[in-house]
Amino acid sequence: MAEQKKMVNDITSMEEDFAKWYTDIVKKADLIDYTSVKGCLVIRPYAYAIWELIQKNMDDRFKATGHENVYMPLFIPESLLQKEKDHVEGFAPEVAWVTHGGAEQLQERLCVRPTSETLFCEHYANSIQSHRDLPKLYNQWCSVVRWEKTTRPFLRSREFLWQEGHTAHATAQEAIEETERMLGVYADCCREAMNMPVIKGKKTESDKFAGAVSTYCIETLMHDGKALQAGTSHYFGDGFAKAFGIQYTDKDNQLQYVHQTSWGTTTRLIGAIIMMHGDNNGLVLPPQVAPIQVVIIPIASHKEGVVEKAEELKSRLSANFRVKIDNSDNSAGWKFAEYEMKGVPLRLEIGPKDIENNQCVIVRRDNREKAFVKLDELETRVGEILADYAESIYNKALDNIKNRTYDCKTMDEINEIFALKGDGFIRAMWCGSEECEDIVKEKTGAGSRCIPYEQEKISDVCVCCGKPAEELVYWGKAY
RNA sequence: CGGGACAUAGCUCAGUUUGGUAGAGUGCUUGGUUUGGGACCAAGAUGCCGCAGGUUCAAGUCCUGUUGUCCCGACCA
Repeated sequence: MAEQKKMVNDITSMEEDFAKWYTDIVKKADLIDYTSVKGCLVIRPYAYAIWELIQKNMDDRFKATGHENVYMPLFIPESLLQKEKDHVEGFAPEVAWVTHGGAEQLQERLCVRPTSETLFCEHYANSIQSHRDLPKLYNQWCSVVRWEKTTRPFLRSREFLWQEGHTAHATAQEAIEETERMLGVYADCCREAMNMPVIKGKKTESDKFAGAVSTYCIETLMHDGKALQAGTSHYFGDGFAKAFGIQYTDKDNQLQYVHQTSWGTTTRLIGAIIMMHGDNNGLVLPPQVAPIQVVIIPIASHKEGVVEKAEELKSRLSANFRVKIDNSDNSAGWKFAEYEMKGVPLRLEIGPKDIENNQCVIVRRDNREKAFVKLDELETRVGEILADYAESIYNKALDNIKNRTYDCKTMDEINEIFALKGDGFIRAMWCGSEECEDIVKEKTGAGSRCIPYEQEKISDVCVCCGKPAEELVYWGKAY
């Protein structure tokens, strides 16, 4: 029977309709459920387990760079939010307000935090006096609320889980170094833990965080050629310090303002992993953040010794890997499809024939390559295959980005690329004017994503106005 | 927030045109046979037809409102 039976649970083909494929997969791989609150999701155990692994990996990196975790309140008094003008203007349109406590109307309404800069600032103002109190290197894991107009699972929801780092430093230079250091930490984490290639760069003036002097970001490209911001790191200068009166006395007994940073990543990373690595059979998870790294499927488990052997292999592998054994009475074929949908990196099949030959079958999720592995070498081989798998999915994602990155000198070229090859990153020179950014966005649909660290002069003039241009910019349609 | 589509069993959907006892497939439960790519037989359970009003002898079906989901724009991690 050549034609596989079409099941109702089959996911949409990603080539045909990527958006549909994405919404299918987040439901069918058991990641989320919808709730009656618009744009707020149930993050189911499997997806939450992925998040915990991302969290752990990042948190270790934050600790290694000297940061401490703290927790600030969920509510921000309106007066506090309004202290920094740019900040409040940027966030006001999307904050949720609490107006009542019990039956009583509040004298001052409380904002549900969209981000916690203001609370950290208040705390700094109270707790920083001397240069000996600096730097303050804090991080907080929490959820924030932004009342978005349209929502999409993981990529844009009204409440989302994130991490926000907030630091205060004695000098601008130290703060700038911190901003860049944390951007690097994000990029490393993306590469090493999520096998996700990213472009490091700086946002243009119009795209900066509300209240920031400069905003840095890691941008990446999804399978369908749309760009996604995977993390940001902001340098605030002393703007917030002046608005909140955060001052310290330096070694010369002079009063100085602190220089601040903040940086954040969110559960959007789960969306990025899905859209970057996934395929027509479902999720493909990076080993470091896969809740199950190896799933053991016993074949013909009613036969003598099979279950016992499978359990034995599980206990051997559990020393180094996250392993699940599926002893349910679903058919083997059903299990294969199920764990492929969930993106489990390796499937280990063990049946009577294998036991006879002292071997097992290991199948990789990414390319379905099958390997017969001697049981004596099991732990070593699993480690090797996982390492190779991680590198493969990274390279595959990198190839996709490279293949979808185009150098353009005119807007006509941009439109031609989009028409002929579909969406992707456009590299083009920019004169620095906001007007040109707007025109490019309007005429091509591509917004400025970032001014990359790795600059290259591909032309002398701006892609839009034709005036002299110094900066290379990545442009793209974004999620 | 503007334009469009949709909401019926756990899931995918039919039924709405023309109002008249709530349907199918799949999944689930039980028993048996199976198990190396989504198995088979038999029996069984499962519904505020998104929510609130209205029209009607009678509403899943018609009308109004509302909430949620998806797509396209504007806003955004």
